[in-house]
Amino acid sequence: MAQQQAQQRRASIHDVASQAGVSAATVSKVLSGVTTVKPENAQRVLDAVELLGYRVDPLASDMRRAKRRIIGAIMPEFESEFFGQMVSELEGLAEQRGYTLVAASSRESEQREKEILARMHDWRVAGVVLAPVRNEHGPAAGFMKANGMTGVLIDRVLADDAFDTVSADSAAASAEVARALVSQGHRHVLVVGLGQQAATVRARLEGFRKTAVELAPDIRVDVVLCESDVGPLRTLLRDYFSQREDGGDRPTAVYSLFLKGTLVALSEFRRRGWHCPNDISLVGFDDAEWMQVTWPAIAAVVQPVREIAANAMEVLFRRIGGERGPPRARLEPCKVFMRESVGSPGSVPHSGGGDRQ
Amino acid sequence: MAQQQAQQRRASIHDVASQAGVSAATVSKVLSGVTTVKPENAQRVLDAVELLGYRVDPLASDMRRAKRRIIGAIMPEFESEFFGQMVSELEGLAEQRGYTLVAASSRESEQREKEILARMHDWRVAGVVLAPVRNEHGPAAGFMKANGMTGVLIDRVLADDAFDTVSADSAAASAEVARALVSQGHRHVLVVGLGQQAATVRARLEGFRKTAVELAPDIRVDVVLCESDVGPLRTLLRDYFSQREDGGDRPTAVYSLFLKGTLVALSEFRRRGWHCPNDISLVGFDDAEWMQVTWPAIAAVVQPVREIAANAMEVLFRRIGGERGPPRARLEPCKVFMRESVGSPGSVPHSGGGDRQ
DNA sequence: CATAATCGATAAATCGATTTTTCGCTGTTG
DNA sequence: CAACAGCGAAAAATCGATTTATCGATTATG
Repeated sequence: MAQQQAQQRRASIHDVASQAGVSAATVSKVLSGVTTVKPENAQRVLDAVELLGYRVDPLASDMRRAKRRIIGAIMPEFESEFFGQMVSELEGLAEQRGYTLVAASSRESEQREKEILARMHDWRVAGVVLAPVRNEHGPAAGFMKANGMTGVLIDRVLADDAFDTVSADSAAASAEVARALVSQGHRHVLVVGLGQQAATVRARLEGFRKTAVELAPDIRVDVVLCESDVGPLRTLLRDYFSQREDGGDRPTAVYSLFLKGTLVALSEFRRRGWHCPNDISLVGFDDAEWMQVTWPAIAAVVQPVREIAANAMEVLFRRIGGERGPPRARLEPCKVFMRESVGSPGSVPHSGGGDRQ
Repeated sequence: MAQQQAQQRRASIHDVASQAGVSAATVSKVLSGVTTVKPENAQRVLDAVELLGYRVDPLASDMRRAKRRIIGAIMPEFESEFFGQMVSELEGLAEQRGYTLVAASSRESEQREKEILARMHDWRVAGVVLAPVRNEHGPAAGFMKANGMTGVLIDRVLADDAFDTVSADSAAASAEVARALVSQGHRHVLVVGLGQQAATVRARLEGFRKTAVELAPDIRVDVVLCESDVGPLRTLLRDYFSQREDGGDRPTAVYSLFLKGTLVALSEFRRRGWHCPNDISLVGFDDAEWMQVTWPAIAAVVQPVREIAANAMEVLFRRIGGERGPPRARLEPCKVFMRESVGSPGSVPHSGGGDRQ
């Protein structure tokens, strides 16, 4: 059994060496499986390791390499299911390869994103998985490029000329949402998005619009974008619906392009006493566990978190291994779950106010 | 401006030294603010630092200290809002003190929890914030103690004889829930919990029961506990209600002691076509953003994440600083939000089936 | 004027590993 | 029997910083 004295300095490779009566170099060789060690000595080393409870100090061990066996992960936030799952997946994948994942939250700030990246560069991480706050053209990606860092961009990206990218195929998913809404009879849809994430939002929006117009040329697609923060969205949405209060001119369905938007939309529906799907239909990009248990269950686009994580790590480690070649942009297919929050617009007349108590 | 060659080896302290025409020791002194350096040389060093874009390698810098400026955080999962916020808070607090937070998910496994802890010990972290899977008596806490690690236990803990603990005051919050339910007229309540987390669940359960019985001696409190995993809970809950189907013998309110339980309860209500609060009332321990926007909004106990994180870090750094003394157990007060999912039992008769479409 | 004290800076030791170089010994071959 | 190849292990260099010990030059003091 390993017997260690609590609170004391841990055994180093030299302690093992003197315990076994050999040199530190020999210990290192035994532990790394070099065969040029006499079996007798190897056994003595292993015994000493066992006796002292010795374990390699991974950071000291990394000192001589150019890059350390650490992968940095930078996410815009930790609070959502999506990024929580992402970090969890990435952690497991890094671990499988003998690397440690160090995750940090940029808290939706490009400034902080870059600072964290600089710190990770100081740490000499072998690679970085960056989920940028805005898109692939932000200062963080520029920093990575300028400093020759190895990395992969995920989520709010489409393609980049310097780094591999992996993200959900938002355009295809949005097209599927369009098909579903149109086939249910919707001809006036409000799309809610975040302007900040230019490229992805455009992909989702255009993916939706293109298919919608194809299937129903007379369809009307309104768009409400809040520029930088989610805060103003509440007001924007309120105003949007207020302007259409009297006339029967309001949309029969809302497609939110991001999770917070779905929450804000639901909140606005509550305020107005509207029920889904009788008064209005709702689909959100990004799924959450609770969407299955509410009444109505909320229709949502499920992003393939595992696949994105797996592919990001795969491509990242290929680059770490020295693979050359132009960056590749990978899109992973989403699943669309049309739950109860979506119905046919004509089936039940819009109700004015709810029966809240 | 810092000009760096992409892809190249980063400038070390020796590069700065030779650039400035001094020794590495002098550079180190200038950067750490030692005053025994001639102003002229100090300036040359600073110029060289600027020119080469030099930044200290934190890991190399930590080599000579007994402990590294790293704080480990081990959470049971990353997917929930609660632990996501927790990690985010802890990260910020560590950063403020010049430390780096390395977070890992034990994925609700005590085995994994201990492995991660061992790895963090290898890393020679200065301290650990451990949110144990089960409770304060698990193998992980034992490992920390046996190895003389510095740490603080949070969340699913009450008190420990070896480590400081910080957690939500579940008992007080549960008492408040009891007060609210009793005052609304509820006299038969089902409490749903996870047996695994012995002490905390008992605190929540007893906190509820004690106050409930005080205020309404005739109250009936049923308890459904699933032992280890959340999976069986669905079945347990289904059976519980099935057995009380015909007789009017079923509870008028459910108090779930943990988030997943709240989701399962909602799911079971859906299945039966019950609406909150008309058919049954619901309160959950642990809040989530979506609970405010659903219809009905779900009543919940909000845990003071910021306070728990702040206190945990505070007490941890005091220990890192060498503070002695017996471990202290700290409880942070919760807030209880009685939202629409709670009503009076008599107000509307229980409906048999729902009007789902 | 000789010695001591002071200041500033460098050399060297240290942290804990890995890897390259060196070295001593054994066994083989000319 | 001498020279050499081969093997196993130790010594030393290395990674990038910090800290202690040392050293040289200047200034102060007896």
